[in-house]
Amino acid sequence: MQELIGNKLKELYPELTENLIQIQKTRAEFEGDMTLVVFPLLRVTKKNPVESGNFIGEFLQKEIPMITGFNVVKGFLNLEIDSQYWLEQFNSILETKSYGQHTATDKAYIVEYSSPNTNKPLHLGHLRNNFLGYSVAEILKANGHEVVKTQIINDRGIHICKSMLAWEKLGNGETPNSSGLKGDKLVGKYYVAFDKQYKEEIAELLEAGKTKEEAEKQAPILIEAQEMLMKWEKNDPETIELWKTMNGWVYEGFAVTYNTMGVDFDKLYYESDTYILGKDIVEEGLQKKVLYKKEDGSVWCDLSDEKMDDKLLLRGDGTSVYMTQDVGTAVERFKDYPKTTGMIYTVGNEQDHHFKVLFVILKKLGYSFANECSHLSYGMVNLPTGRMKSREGTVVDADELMQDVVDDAKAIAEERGHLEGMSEEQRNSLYKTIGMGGLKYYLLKVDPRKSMMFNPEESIDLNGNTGPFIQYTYARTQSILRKQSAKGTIEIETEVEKSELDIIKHLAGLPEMITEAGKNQSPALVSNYTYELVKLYNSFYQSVSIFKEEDDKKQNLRLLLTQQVSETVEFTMSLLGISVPEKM
RNA sequence: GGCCUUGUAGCAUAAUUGGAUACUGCACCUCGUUACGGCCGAGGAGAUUUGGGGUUCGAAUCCCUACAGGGUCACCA
Repeated sequence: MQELIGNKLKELYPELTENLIQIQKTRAEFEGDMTLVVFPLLRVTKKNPVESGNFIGEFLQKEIPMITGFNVVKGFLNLEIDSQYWLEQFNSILETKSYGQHTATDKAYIVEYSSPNTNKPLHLGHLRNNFLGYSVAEILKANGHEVVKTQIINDRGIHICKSMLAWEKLGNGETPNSSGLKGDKLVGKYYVAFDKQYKEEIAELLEAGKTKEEAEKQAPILIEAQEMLMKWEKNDPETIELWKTMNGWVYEGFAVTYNTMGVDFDKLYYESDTYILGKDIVEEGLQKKVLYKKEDGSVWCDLSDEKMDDKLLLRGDGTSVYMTQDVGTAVERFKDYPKTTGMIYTVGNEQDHHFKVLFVILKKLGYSFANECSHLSYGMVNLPTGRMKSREGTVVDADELMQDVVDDAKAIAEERGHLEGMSEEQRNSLYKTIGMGGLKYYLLKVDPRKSMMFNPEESIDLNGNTGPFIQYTYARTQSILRKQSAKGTIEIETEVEKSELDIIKHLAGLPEMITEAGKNQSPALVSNYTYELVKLYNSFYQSVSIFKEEDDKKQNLRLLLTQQVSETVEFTMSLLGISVPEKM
């Protein structure tokens, strides 16, 4: 339709360019379906806005039979489109298999998310990260792109050595089995224990007259941890053994958490494998004179053209830094997946600078894929008490939070749910569906780029713009369809109510929404769309009766609408990683 | 301090990327009152979009400035 209008306009004004033709959905408070913004056209119409609008409106109404009327408000031409057109649209939607799913493209993306350190359990921030990354991957798939979900596990370095050392000193051989503690929690416990002793030692040194800086560097336990890292790098068998054991515990714990979260990965990269990567590339960069070496032997990238400070890529002693690995890993990934056209890093906005630099360096080194790499930079999750800080114990643990929302869902479902005839197992799975649905929706409905507020006291709302509200509407559509299923398509002559047309119009916008969500990498667009759809459906549900309707055609239209809404909700919610229940 | 970023009713948020009278939810007020599954629907009130200036036919959106948050400025990861 938009295209048709555009083409007709070009017939009328051959000198028009595409970007001057702005067509959008008419706002609810005005009459009409589509709106042409006439301001940009004034140069070619040579009339004032209202005259132009009327002139073009008359022209379009004459040329396009589906346009039944128009009105002009200021510089906006609102076109009214025949309900028959919408019914035809609806029929073609009904006939489209997996409506909303775009046809395959030749693009392939690597989406990285999660990428935790292995020295402590996952927390609320990881939840936003994982839900976001998973959802963006699903949205890209819906756009017809191939996607590889990946993460890099930060399994080596001083942080894990701290946990290892504390466990050696204080652990008395404690294991997940002996203590009943989840593996990642156990390792996290010793990370905290390390920090506690470290602080005590600093305090002692301060008392002994050292400066703060000296104390922080000279604390014996820290020096021991650094020695342990050296041993690790030299492949000391005992250290490696302990490292493998403790990381193993963590992975067992993470597996449980990821399972509850409902996220997965196609390929894992471990920092212990990749931290050496990149050195060769740096060598090449030196030869190509993209990088330079200082007198002390350290290697740098000159970023003065980009107005940034130069970036270190190799230390004077030849060891690598974080950036070196990231360059190496990026190149490695494109080798592992040659079809890849782009890579998306789901990482918090505290690393904005890092990724800006990474992409520039990749480009300077001559990797053209750098242009297709992007940082999906999401805002921090704040608590009413402020920022989460592990040292202050204000971190919201992922497992605990998820358990809490599932418990809440249980309490509410037991009170008001339709649980008759469900087995214990089905009930538990339902509580999980509702609780996790609420949590995911809560974290995904906000624009990823913005930092957000999370109030654990309130936990998850059930009314308004929430996951359970949408799930409830889905369950209701299923209940209706169980009673009577819809048949075939509709006859174009069927009389339609406004509330029915509103749903059809919104359904017609699904493919465009999918495109936008893909371009913007924004699950928030998907959740807003779904919420809007569900609201329209509830309003329709309230204003007309389905089973009391005597006219078969009308009844079938309502059943078909119910069916299509049901399918669409299931589809868009799946893009958010949220499942929907048959009953609740 | 330099650079980056954010600021929208009491709270939480949206705005088709420069378009109309700034969307929506929670909380608050009024109406419908157990139905096709009420975790519902209809309506009301609440905003100088942080303040000030500018560009534009048109600004929450772009520019300048002030104020207030956040992030980042390691041969750490």
